[in-house]
Amino acid sequence: MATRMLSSGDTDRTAHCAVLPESLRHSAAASALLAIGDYAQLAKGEALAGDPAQDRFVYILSGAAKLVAPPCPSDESGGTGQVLAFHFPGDMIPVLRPRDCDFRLIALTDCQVVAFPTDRFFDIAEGDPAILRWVLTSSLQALHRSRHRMMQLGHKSARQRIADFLVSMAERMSDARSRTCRIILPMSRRDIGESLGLTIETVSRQFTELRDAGLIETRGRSHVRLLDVPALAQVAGQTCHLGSVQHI
Amino acid sequence: MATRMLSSGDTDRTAHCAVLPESLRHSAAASALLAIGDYAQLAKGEALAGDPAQDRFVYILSGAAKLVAPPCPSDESGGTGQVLAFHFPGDMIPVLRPRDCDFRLIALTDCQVVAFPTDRFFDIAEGDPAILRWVLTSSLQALHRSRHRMMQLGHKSARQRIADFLVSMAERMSDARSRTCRIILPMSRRDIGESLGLTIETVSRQFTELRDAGLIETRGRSHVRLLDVPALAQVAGQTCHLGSVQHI
DNA sequence: CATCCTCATTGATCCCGATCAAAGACAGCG
DNA sequence: CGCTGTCTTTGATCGGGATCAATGAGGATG
Repeated sequence: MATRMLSSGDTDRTAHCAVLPESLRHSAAASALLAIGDYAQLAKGEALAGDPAQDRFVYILSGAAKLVAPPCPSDESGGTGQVLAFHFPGDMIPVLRPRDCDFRLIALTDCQVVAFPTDRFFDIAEGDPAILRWVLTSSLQALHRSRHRMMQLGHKSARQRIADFLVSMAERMSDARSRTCRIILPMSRRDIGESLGLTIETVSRQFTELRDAGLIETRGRSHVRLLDVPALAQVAGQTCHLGSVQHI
Repeated sequence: MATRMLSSGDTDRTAHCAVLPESLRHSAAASALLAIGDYAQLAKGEALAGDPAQDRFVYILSGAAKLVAPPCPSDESGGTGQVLAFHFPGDMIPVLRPRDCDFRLIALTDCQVVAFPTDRFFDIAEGDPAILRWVLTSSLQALHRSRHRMMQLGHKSARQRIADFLVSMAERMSDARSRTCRIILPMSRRDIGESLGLTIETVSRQFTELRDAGLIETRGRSHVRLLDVPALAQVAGQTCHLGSVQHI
């Protein structure tokens, strides 16, 4: 669980080239940003070291990661704590300093990230409103996803949560908008459970039941084929129970 | 549930004066912003009309409001749907256009709000980085609260959720950091339940049990006196708050 | 004041998902 | 290959909170 940081002067061009969306990469401010980023390569399971001195933005270049809240001291189920969000390449993630709130970013697969201290980021980004706007938009998207997740945790059944999880993963990972699609889950059942407020046993049972219902197929631990995305979305959205159609 | 909008040309000075934090109010951009805001007075229970044409930022001048997600079509328990957040004066709330996501802002008490179309807001705010920065900070705060709430909904008991709710309301509404404090809840038991993923019965039972435990006193429907804030925080699970200094 | 209506409290019962327990599946490695 | 540890699946039981049902408490209005 050690953390390896590459210096700002790292010359990995492939990383540098993908730091910002294409449209934002050609300004003086963008160049300045690329210079202050801390580039890091995280191995699967590694946590990004939270900088106690300051809040940061972390940009994901490649791989996948989870943002986790620390488990309560009492709880020792072996997990890493509540998973607040999963993140993929292109995501810009606000990570507060540990003092204010100890959320950690943990790699689900080997991945490359860039961390920007928010203060210096702002100082530079102020020279390029397009970048500020982009960051704000990213944050609003994150807020939107967070609220959507809250809605689920609030009053959705296990079945609904799993169905919605699968659909939203499909939306983020495969660009196909077809009726069926194949996804490879980079996270464990435990991660899924901790992000949805369910136990691994319940997650597993729901996968089984969705398979029995003909909505998904699974191969190995992480390959899932969604056989009927609209139907899954339906399950995620409405039905408060499974088969029974009671309250019209 | 109608909505009354005041024109941009409205001359209510008290409203204008409080639109932005003192420190941001003295720039050309700030003046321009004040001019494009749509000022509205909402009566208790009224919803802010979502503008189908564009996303907006809504700033609360006075009163209190809740941000709600629409209830699932099937569910008809009489509620307004999942409460995503409560908001108070000084909060800047991103509200997406109904087409993308039908979240509505509903007044808990009579309240005054100002709505800014995000596009025009950005165009103007780009001239004043301090304002952009302030909006971004607000959004990050909202994201942080949303994640904190998610953590609760994820795996906290009814007791813990209610205790945390009371403590966080105390933090936001009373500036006292004393052991005891008095708060007046502008929201109903139903609102509380819908924001915490609990039923009104459970909320009521938890209030009763906290009263029996000597942690709170209640008078009428909305007056609550917290008799031992630290103890309540303890009950809540003492996760992300100040006291604990663990990892170095 | 009496009436109406919404909101809040209390009680009884039920069910979904947590918990406890054990047996597979899969990967890494000698 | 067999061994080992982790992850996943399946089964059995239990409990917290939802649900159903009824009563009580405010708050408005005439």
